[in-house]
Amino acid sequence: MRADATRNREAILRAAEELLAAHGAEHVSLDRVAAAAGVGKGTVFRRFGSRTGLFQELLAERAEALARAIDTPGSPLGPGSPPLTRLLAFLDELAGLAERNLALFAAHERACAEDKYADPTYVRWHAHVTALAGQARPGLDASFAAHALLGLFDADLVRHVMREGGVTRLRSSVRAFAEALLG
Amino acid sequence: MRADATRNREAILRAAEELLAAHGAEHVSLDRVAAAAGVGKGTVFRRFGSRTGLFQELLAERAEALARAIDTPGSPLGPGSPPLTRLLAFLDELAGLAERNLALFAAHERACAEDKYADPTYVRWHAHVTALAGQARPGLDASFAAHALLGLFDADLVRHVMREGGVTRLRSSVRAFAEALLG
DNA sequence: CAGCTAGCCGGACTGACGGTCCGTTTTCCT
DNA sequence: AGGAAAACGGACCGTCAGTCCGGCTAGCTG
Repeated sequence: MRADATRNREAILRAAEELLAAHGAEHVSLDRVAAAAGVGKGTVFRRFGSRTGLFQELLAERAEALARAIDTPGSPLGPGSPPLTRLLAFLDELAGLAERNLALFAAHERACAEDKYADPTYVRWHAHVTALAGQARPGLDASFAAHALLGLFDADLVRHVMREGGVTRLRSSVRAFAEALLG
Repeated sequence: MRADATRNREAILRAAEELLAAHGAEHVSLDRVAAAAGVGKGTVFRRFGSRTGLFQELLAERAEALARAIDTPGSPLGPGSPPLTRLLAFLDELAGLAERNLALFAAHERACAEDKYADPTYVRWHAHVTALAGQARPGLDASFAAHALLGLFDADLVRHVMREGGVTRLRSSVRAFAEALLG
C-alpha cells in the first residue's frame, strides 16, 4: 500500500469516529465522512468496500484491546480463570466498550443489518461466549445463549438502560441476567 | 373514513404482505407496495404516515389473535395459569408467529430501527413479559429480562436458528433458555 | 535526477428510496 | 342535484450507497 493510501485510510477512520461522536449514528453518511476526511468518496469505497466494511473495521479497531485481554492470562478475563468468572468479566468489559462507543455500536448494527453473523468481531465474540457458556452450564444450547447474551448489547437497549442509571445500571443488569441464566 | 379510503387501506396491507412473501423484506419499497396495490404513492403515506407506520400496523394485525389469547382465560396463555406457564406459552406462540411472519418481522425491525420501543405491539409484549417474569422470579430486573427475552425473536436470529431445525428447534431453544433463566 | 508506470485519487454520475406537494377526482351529505 | 370535504396519484425533491474513469503521484529504475 502506497504511503498516501495509508494516510487516507487513517484519515477516514478518524473522520468517521469524529462524526459519530459529534452527530449520532444516524447522520453519518459516507459523503460526510469523505468530506470530513478531506478525500474523495471513491477513496472511502476503495479502502473499505462499503459502509458495512468501514464500520466493521472501526469496531474491530476499538475491540482490539478486549480481544487481546481475552487471550492473556492473569486477569479474570483471561485463560485460567473459571468459565463463569471469565464470562462475567468479558460481559462487563463489553458493557464498558458499548458505553464508550454507543454511536459506533448503533452505526455498526445498522450497517450490518444484512448478515450480522458475517462480522468478524461478532463471530469472535460469539465463539468465545459459546465456549464459556457451554462450560459454565452444560446442557444449555450454548450457541443460542451466546447470541442472546450478545443481544444484550443491542445499541437501543444499551441506550435505554443507560438513560436511567448509566453504565453502572447496565453492568449490574447484564451481570444479574447472566448469573440468573448460568449460575 | 370514506369508502374508497377503507378499500385502499386494505389493498395496501394485502399488497405489502404479498410482496413480503414473494421477495424478501429487503426488496419491499413503498413504491412497489403502492404499485402492487394499484394506488398512488401519496395514498400509502396518507394512510400510514411512513414506512414505519405501515409495518407497525401490519404487525399489529398479525399479532391481534395473540393479544386476544393473552386476555382470555382458559388456555395456558390466559389469566389464571401460573406465571411461568403463561410466559412459556406466550413465548411459544411468539415463536410460531415469528416463523409464519419472518419477512414481516425483518421488515418491521428495519423500519422501527429508530425507536423500536415506540412500537405499540412491542410495548404491549414487553409489559406482558415484564409482569410475568417479575412474578416468576422476583428479584430479577424484570424489564431488562423482558427486553432480552423479546430479543430472542430478532429476525436474523430466528432465521439462523431455523436454518437448522426449523420451528421445532426455535421453540425448544427459546423454551430451554427461558426455563434456565426463570425456572 | 529524470522518467515511467502501477496504483491511487476525486468527484461527477447513477439508480433507488422515503417522503412531500398540489391540481384533480371522488364520495356522500344536504 | 350540487357542492364541500376528503382522498387520490404521481411528479418532484433531497439523500444516500455505490460506480466509473480521466487525471495525478508516489516511488522504483537506470
